[in-house]
Formats: sequence, C-alpha cells, structure tokens
Amino acid sequence: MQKELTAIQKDILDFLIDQIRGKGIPPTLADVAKHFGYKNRATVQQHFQAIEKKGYIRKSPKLSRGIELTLEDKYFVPRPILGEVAAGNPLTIYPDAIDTVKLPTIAKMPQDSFLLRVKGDSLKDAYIFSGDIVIVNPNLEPKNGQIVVAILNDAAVVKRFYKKRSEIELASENPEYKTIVIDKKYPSFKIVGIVVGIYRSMEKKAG
Amino acid sequence: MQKELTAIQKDILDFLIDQIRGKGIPPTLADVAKHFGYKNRATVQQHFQAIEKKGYIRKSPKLSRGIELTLEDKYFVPRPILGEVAAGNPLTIYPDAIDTVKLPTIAKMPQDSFLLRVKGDSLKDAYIFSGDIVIVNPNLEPKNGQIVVAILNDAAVVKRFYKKRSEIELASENPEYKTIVIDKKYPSFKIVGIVVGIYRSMEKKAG
DNA sequence: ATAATTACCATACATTTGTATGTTAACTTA
DNA sequence: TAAGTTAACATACAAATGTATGGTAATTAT
Repeated sequence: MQKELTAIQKDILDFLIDQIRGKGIPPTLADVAKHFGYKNRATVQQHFQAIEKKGYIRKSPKLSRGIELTLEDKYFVPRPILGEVAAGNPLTIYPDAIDTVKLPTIAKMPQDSFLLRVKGDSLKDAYIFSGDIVIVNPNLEPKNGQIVVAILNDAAVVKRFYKKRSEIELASENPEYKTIVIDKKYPSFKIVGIVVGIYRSMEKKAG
Repeated sequence: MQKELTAIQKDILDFLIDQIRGKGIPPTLADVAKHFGYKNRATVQQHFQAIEKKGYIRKSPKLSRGIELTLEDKYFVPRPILGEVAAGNPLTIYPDAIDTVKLPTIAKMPQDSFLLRVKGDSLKDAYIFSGDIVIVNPNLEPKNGQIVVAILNDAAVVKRFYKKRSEIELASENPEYKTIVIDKKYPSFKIVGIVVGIYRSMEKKAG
C-alpha cells in the first residue's frame, strides 16, 4: 500500500540504502545534500519527509542519522541472490540476479561472498535442501570433503569436493545422483567457491 | 595481534556490535554513556580511544556515530548459544551460555532473539538437524504449524506448534517421537519462543 | 617507589545536526 | 483558473555531538 516515489526520491532512497548497508551507518542530511549537490540541508529534509510520508523510511526525531528503513526483511540479504544452483542435476545460472526486488537491508555480507539459492535434493544427505540459501566464498581453496559450487558447461552445481590423483570428483550424498568426475571433457570446469554456511528462514512455513 | 581488551572495554565493544548489528546505526557517545550509567560522555570518549588504540574500532573524527568495526570477520558476529534444546526428547537448558557461534549477519537476528543448538532428530523431517543453530524470537505469538521452543518440566523442546480447541499439541515430524499434548499435567508449560531461522556452519565438516 | 594505565567525573566549546519557517519556480491535477 | 505537489533555495536556532582539558582515585607494571 506504499505510494510511488518520484525519481528523485527514489534516488535518495537508493543512496540511503547504499550508505546504510555499505558504510554501516545512515548519512546525515548534510551528507546527502553534499552527494546530490544540494546547497543546503533543508532540501534533503523535505525529501526525507516525503519519503517517510510514503512509508519507505522512518525517522527518529532529533536523532542524528536517525533513519530506519521500513522495508520488509530489513535484517536480510543485502546482496541479490545471484542465481539458483543445482544440488541435483545442473541448472543454469542466470546472468543477472534473480531476486533483485526485495533485497534491501541493513545487514551485511562478507564482501567477498555471495548467496545462491539451492534447488534440488542431491545434497539432502548433507542436510542441504531445496530453497536453502548457501553462502559462498569464492576466495578459499577447496579441501577434500568440503561442499563447493562449481561450474560445468555453463551450469552450476553444489557438490562435495574430492581431489584425487589425476582428477577431481564432485559427489552427491544422495545416491540417486552419481558422482561427476572432472577430466578433459570439462574444459570450462571451474570451482566458483566454497559453501561456508547455509541459512534458512522459517517464515514461509508458518501455517 | 590485537591487544587484550579490559572487561569494561569488552562490554562497550559488545554493546557497539549489538547496536550496529541490531539497530543498524552506531550509538553516540551519549547513547553509550546512558546505557552504562555514565554521567558524562567523556568517559565513553576515553574508552573509545582505548578500544581504537587496541585496534578493534576505527573512528571518523568529528563525525557523529562515526564508529566502524575493524574486526576480521566483522560480518560474523559471535553470539552466545544459551543452551541446547531437544528436538527429540527434552533436554535441560543450561543457565549460562555454553558456547558461541559466529553468526553471519545475513541471518535474521533481531536484538530480542537468542540462539539454541539443537540436539536430536525429531525434527529431521522439517529439515532441522542435531547441531543446527536455531534463532529463537521470544516476542512473537505462535501460529499453528510454526516451530516453537517450549519448556516442559524444566526441559526444553523444539516442536511444531498446533493449537487445538482445548489443548495444545507439540508435534514432531519424525514418527519415532510421539506428539506431546499439553493439558493439566504440564503446569510449567511455557512457550519460550518461535524459531525464525536456522543457521548451520559448514566449517566443521571440512575434510 | 614511581610511573603508567584504567576508570570515572566535571566543565567548556566549536561544529554538526535536525528542524522550523519562508521564498521562488515548475509542473500536475481538479 | 485555482489548488496542490514537487523541487530547489536561504536563514535561523536549539539541541545533539565530538572533542579538549583537567582532576581524582584505584590498580598494575616497572
């Protein structure tokens, strides 16, 4: 039931979100004025009032930087979910974010990590299920037994990683899916990153 | 290579982390002074200087709320785990924290929530497993079908909640455990909170 | 024994900050 | 045409804020 923001108001809100999730603290009126080249704070003040009136932020009176985002999931993912990744058979990764709509948040992610939503059940014996969000760190060396995200032929999979003498194996824990052995047949094979954690929200399951 | 903080400095740093993660904005000197009962801001000012000198925070001069955390994994906040809770048969809750977990800040972690580590497998069909960390919010009204933490006879359980006409049922999804029906026999029954999310770190499983 | 650190307090001050109030102009809507 | 919204400006002010300086007492290290 929120009213539409004007283009300028949206720019300002975007800047707010950017600052809050990037720098960790909301900007002051002066900060915003400086960024947009306004010559005084009252201009920003009025924009804030308009944005607040439309319900996108909430201001704490008299409090410096007292701006809160009222967006849903404000504790949630600051970054888009980059795609869906198959725990069973490979799925294509979408070039752009698949969930760009409601990602604004206050919370932060490790800068070098990103999120993927898992589809498929090949890792169900590792307790990762369809719909879970996996946190992927691309800057770690995979060790045997770790769960990794890999790309094969333009598709992505989540599998357990094992380095053998002459090849690499990507194993599912679900016996319905067979282990993928990486050799010459996979010229575009690449380890995208290591799954360092999973997160699952319970909210959808409320009855 | 960071120097040790004193107990008070650690308390203040914890408060900073809590505010930044929870409320989204760092507190002012006055906020901190008020919280700890100090009569003026200069006391906090000096503590900040000490904490900064030891390398745990960085301050932006002259900037209100210009405090940044310099912690290594500043995106993984150590949170106390208050106890273990049975997904199968009840287990006692420990009075103090039994451990800490580094929770990624993407996880929804409102200030009023706390963490429990799950033991037992009675909820394995709800995809919650022994060892998982559940995020519990004590300030929400349970709805049918939600997973709750409850206390029965000084022990805690994680079960799915169903309110019937005259009684409350706590169901496991694993048929090995039977549903608990709450009636007069449980005078000390109490809903502790609602499970709003789960988190599982992969680090232990590295081979 | 002396110096350094920690922990708190008090006072003072320049800026920063949010807010209030008016003004002007362009554009939309009734 | 009149009224409302949007968008920018200027000025003014009280409160909030960070900072500087100095003091006292207890504890810890040298």
